[in-house]
Parts: sequence; C-alpha cells; structure tokens
Amino acid sequence: MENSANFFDKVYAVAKQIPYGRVTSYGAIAKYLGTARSARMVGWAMNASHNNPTVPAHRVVNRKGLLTGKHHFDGTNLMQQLLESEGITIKENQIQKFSAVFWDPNTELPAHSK
DNA sequence: ATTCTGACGTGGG
DNA sequence: CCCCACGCCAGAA
Repeated sequence: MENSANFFDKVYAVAKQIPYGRVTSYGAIAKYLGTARSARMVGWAMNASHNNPTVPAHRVVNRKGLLTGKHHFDGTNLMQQLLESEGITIKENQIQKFSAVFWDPNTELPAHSK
C-alpha cells in the first residue's frame, strides 16, 4: 500500500520540499496529506522533527502566518532569525506579506508523491 | 481502555 | 482584522 510511512514521515516529506524563502501552513500540509482535519497533528509531527534536522520546521507556520511554534525552538527568536535569513520579513512574530511568501503544496506540488 | 493535551482550522458574531 | 467556541485526530500519560 502507498501508506507505509508514518504520519510524521509524510509531514517531513512535504516540509523538506518547501522552497527556500518560502513558508507554508500546517493546514496546507495536512490537506496535502489528505488529513486536512489533522492540522494539529502536523504540528505534533514537527514536534518530533527535533530528531529530524532535515525538516525545516521554521518554514512552517499557522494559517495566520504567525510564528506560533517559535517558542518550541532552541531560542526565543531562533525561528524568526532563520526565516529572516531567507529573506522573509517578520514583525511581532507575524510574517509580512505572508501571502507573497506562502507556498501551498497543493498548488505548487504536482500531486501526491506518496 | 480512558482522559488530556496540542507548533490548527473554521465558522459565527 | 479580532474574539469566542467547537471540532478534529493522533500520541502521551
């Protein structure tokens, strides 16, 4: 079956495909995986991403473009600095021109690469 | 098995 | 845009 990988692995697979200087939302990833209602689980998977350095968790924010998960990073402003380092402007933990840097896997990505 | 939590999302006001 | 309430589901205790 195509669903051999765990839910986390699927989330990681999409997160890794996030282009440089772009961000996406948990719901977008969840929707791409087919579990749109499990948007929270995407964040949960990111939690486990601590053991997966290949996953750019800093590029994943909530639908408002707010760095909700910055508190979970090593430092308090580590996540913001990482994004700013990619050319993204952040003000008060909120991404400026969010729609401009937003990367939707359902739109940008071809399809389910299982 | 049961209960709680959570890096969310959506809808109504 | 903000605020409030509910749903959702997978994992941890």
